[in-house]
Amino acid sequence: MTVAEPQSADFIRTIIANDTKANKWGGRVVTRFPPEPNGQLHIGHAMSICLNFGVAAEFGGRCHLRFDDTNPVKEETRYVEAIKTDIRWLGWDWGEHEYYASDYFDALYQWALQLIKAGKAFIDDQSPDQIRETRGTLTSPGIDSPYRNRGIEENLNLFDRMKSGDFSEGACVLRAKIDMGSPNLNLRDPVMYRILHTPHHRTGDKWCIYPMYDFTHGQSDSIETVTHSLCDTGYADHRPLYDWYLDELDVYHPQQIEFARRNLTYTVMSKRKLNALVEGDHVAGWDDPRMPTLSGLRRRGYTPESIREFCRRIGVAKRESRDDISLLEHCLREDLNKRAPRVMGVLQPLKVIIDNYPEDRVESLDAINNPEDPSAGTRQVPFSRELFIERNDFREDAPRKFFRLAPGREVRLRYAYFITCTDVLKDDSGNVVEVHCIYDPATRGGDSPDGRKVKGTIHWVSAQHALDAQVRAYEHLFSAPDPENAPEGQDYTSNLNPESLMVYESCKIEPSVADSTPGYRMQFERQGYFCVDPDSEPGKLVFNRTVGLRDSWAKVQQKSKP
RNA sequence: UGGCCCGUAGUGUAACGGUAGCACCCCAGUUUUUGGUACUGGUAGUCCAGGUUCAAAUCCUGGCGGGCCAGCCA
Repeated sequence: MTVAEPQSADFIRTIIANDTKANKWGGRVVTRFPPEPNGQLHIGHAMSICLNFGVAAEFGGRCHLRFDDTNPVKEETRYVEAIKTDIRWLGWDWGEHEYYASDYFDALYQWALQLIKAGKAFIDDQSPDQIRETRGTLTSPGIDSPYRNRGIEENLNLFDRMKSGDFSEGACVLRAKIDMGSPNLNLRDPVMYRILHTPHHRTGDKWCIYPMYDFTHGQSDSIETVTHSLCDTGYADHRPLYDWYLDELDVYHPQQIEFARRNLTYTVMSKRKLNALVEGDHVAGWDDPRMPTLSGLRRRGYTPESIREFCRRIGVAKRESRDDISLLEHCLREDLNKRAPRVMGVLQPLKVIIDNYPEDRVESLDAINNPEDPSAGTRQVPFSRELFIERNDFREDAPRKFFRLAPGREVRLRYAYFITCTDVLKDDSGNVVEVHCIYDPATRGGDSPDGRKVKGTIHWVSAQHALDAQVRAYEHLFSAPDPENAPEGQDYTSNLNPESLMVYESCKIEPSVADSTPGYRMQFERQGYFCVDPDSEPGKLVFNRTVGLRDSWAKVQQKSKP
């Protein structure tokens, strides 16, 4: 366990604290995170990961990473690797405790035999359709299978032949003998084993029968002497079955506790829908920076610390909820504000010429790397006669509350000089293409000796020293807080935000970041936090906008519009 | 219509049966060489109806509302 941040007591931590105090498990706390390797982890999983690993760390216990790999037709090794990468990146360490449900196939098989011998399980020859039809409905009981009372020897023999590959898929299954009349569907003689002539990513072709989730999970917890088996509320109805298997088998019996799954505004979370976004080319892949996957968030520039803090703040509860993505973004900015070095970068360049500045002069100016962290030091930024500023930092028709550059207005160039706009050049269609200014040599560094104040400070980049770059700016993937809430007859894809990706070419960045490598995070002053994308190459920089700075000017403009 | 779980500001989350608090969002202001950060203040809440009690967000009953469950998926 590498990360143990303080956490207020939620209902699960309260239960564990009480158990520990009562010495219920001999003081032990063992949890587990049990992903199925059939897809990538997302922000919803992060909450479960932080809960399981966090609780273990706080109580001096341990958390196992266990792959729930009982369905070879859906699982792949590449997902095992991706999941391990994501959990490590988040900051958690399972040490030696990396397990696979498939490692327990032999034990599970023996347990199945035990239940058959006890007359608690039988081979059912009914077809999948027949089983479904005789299961009953939510309001009516099911009916017993005609094979329910087969003799133990016959069941043993049939199960052995299932294992030997004598039957085709779907020909028969092993079912637990519980109660077809139970109001809990999970107890209506649930399937324990099915035939699957598919090689498994770890056991190869050793098996052609595979245990179902319910017959696997509890026993796996038992083998690992898990104390608290935390899962989402979708499994609450399975708890009686979890308990039934463990009781009938008379083995070590962990406690299953359910917590509510979470949703996030402006995104979707299910593996199915995430996969559909990838397959439908709505995003570039599982790690598209707009995706809520951990790989997507990582590429976007999110820090693992911010995600952990987010999970800490949303807490744990039993009611399903939708967390505001603004809280996640807040946690991100809070973290990056303290750590990200500042740099000047212009997304939409507008040329500025300082007419009274010598043509061949270049100055090197001091710039603070991070005002929140003096130890980050300073750097030198080149200044010259021709600069680029942000296009929206200049307006010909500046309203009174506009503090930036405009004809006749004076502003401060960050860490450089006060400049005053004297002239504007336009193209044939009337677009401003060049702004002329004069500077005040006495304001070098950004302070005026006469105490004169300017309302605005803008960022800039020396034209001859600027690095060209591409910047990818992202907005929420969906334009509705709950994408599921779609117009009649349409689905969540109708809520996809057409402007979720905005690509800026020919951006101008100060030279200090020339050698930064993929993953490097920084703040472009006054704009937001950015990171170098893996697509970046020397001489052809590509940045992702991780998240913008809060922008109160945008709010002012927004209010004066409608 | 069966079973299980759950209802506290807009959102999320606290409160031995005893002053409904915190965070995000939003609004106003102070500071500021980032219209950032920081700081100050503000708006806003116990689903409804009964009952128990000196006292109910908390306990009981009944409504209402939401979620999950009818894979040989997990």
